[in-house]
Amino acid sequence: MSFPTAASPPAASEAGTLHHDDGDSYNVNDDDASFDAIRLDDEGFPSQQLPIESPSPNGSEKSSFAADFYRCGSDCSSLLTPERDSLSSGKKLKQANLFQIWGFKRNVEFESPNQGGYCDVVGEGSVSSEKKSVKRGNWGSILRDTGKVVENSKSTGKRKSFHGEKRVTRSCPFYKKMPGTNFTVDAFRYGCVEECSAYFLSHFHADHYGGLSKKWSHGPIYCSPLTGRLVQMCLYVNPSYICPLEFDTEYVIDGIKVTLIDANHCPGAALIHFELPNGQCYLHTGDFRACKLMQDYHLFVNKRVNVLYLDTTYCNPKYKFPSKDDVLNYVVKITNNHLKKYPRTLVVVGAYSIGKECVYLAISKALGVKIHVNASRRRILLAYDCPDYSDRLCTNGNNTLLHVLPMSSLRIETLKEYLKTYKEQFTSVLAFRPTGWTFSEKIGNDLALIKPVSNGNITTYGVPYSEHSSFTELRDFVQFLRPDKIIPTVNVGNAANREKMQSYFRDWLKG
DNA sequence: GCGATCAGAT
DNA sequence: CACATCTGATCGC
Repeated sequence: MSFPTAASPPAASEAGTLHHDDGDSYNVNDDDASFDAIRLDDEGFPSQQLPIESPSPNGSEKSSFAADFYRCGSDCSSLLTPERDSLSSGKKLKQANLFQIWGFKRNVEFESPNQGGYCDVVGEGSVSSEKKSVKRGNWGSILRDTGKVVENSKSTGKRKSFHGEKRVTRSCPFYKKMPGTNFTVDAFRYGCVEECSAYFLSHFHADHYGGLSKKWSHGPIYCSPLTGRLVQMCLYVNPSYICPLEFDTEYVIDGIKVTLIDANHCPGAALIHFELPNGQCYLHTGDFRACKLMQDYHLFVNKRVNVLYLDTTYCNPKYKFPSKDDVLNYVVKITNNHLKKYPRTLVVVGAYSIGKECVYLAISKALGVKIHVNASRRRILLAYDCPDYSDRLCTNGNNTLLHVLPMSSLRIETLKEYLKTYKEQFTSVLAFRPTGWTFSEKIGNDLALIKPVSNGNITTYGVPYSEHSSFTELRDFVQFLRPDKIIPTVNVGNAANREKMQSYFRDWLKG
């Protein structure tokens, strides 16, 4: 394999240029990039004649940005005119299909009829949003219950029949392909994406890295150094595919200038800024929480972002939540009050894999206590390579009142069982469940309205510690950037949502 | 048998 | 509600 390796860091030695030497199993002809054929017009959809899948029967549907753009239902490569497509395929070198080489029969011919556009129907052969169906993350047991497992005998319903169809490899949605480049972002679940010479990973969450495993062989993976370490140690991806890019550093990859910027999401998460040779700039936010600080970033100040690929998780005015700092102060305050009242309290913070560490870090700092985590979470936190975490960890749960547990362990019954294992020292539990949003529109910014759930000596607080932008943060960010067009990447699974989001965008950018 | 991926649950 | 994951089932190698 001849991809840049982690052992030979990119850029410096080659005057800021990364090369993919054509290896024997992965050849890309730079001069014939198929994504390159796509030009977005000023409404944001590909400007060439599109094969419209199902034109409005009576023609009455209003032609709007959203309607036209999403109706195209096509990924970039499928938008090529047949002439050009066949012309180019005569010259270009394709990656050999390793499955075929090994005598297996997985073939792109079996791909879904949906060509990677947005799709309204969730189900067979459809592409819904980012958030559906990703591989099981089984790297370690940080998410496994540590206490007695509460029985849940309710079996999940039987699997829907596939009507005898072959299992299908979905094709990569257009909004994961960067036009004019051979790059994709967070597109690992689609096997080998045709023409893709570089696969970017915005951050280490399962719904974005889905498809990555030790068998990955489709091309180099560009990501932040931390994300790269996690990909290697948790998913066992061959390190020769992992190409770490430092934050705030411009790299030239296949002739495109690429810069990663801190996304204010989980550790290692990046905004990805692309600058094409023609001067066009794209910003892919991955998942992010917009903040004022980002508005000082030199790239955003000095260069207009033409296309913004936007994390629209909370793109609705009903999503209001406090700043991270407000939530952290609140959590510390509740903890202090609770400990005053019940000195023998075990404080538990729920967590998934990566992200929301600040909640327990804040308690640890404020109270001067260590953080107990199990071995696999410890391994992850040590990979952050940050003394803030490593110096505070504590293996023995008896030695600190602050424990981190998998989110699934925060049920009252599970916590009761957990408390029993520490009954010599603790007599009650105070648990925090950091969630994206508080579920109640009424709470909004007002933390004082949060009501704990209590049962005997167990008390649980759901706190709105969000690592996605609120509606107003999103609006402020967009109004600051003033991109020519915005392509939402979340909640795109239904047309009404998309239409609604586009109308917010229009509203924000008018005048 | 095992890894990948689905629907549904949490 | 949403997030981000877990669970059990099933498929295909």
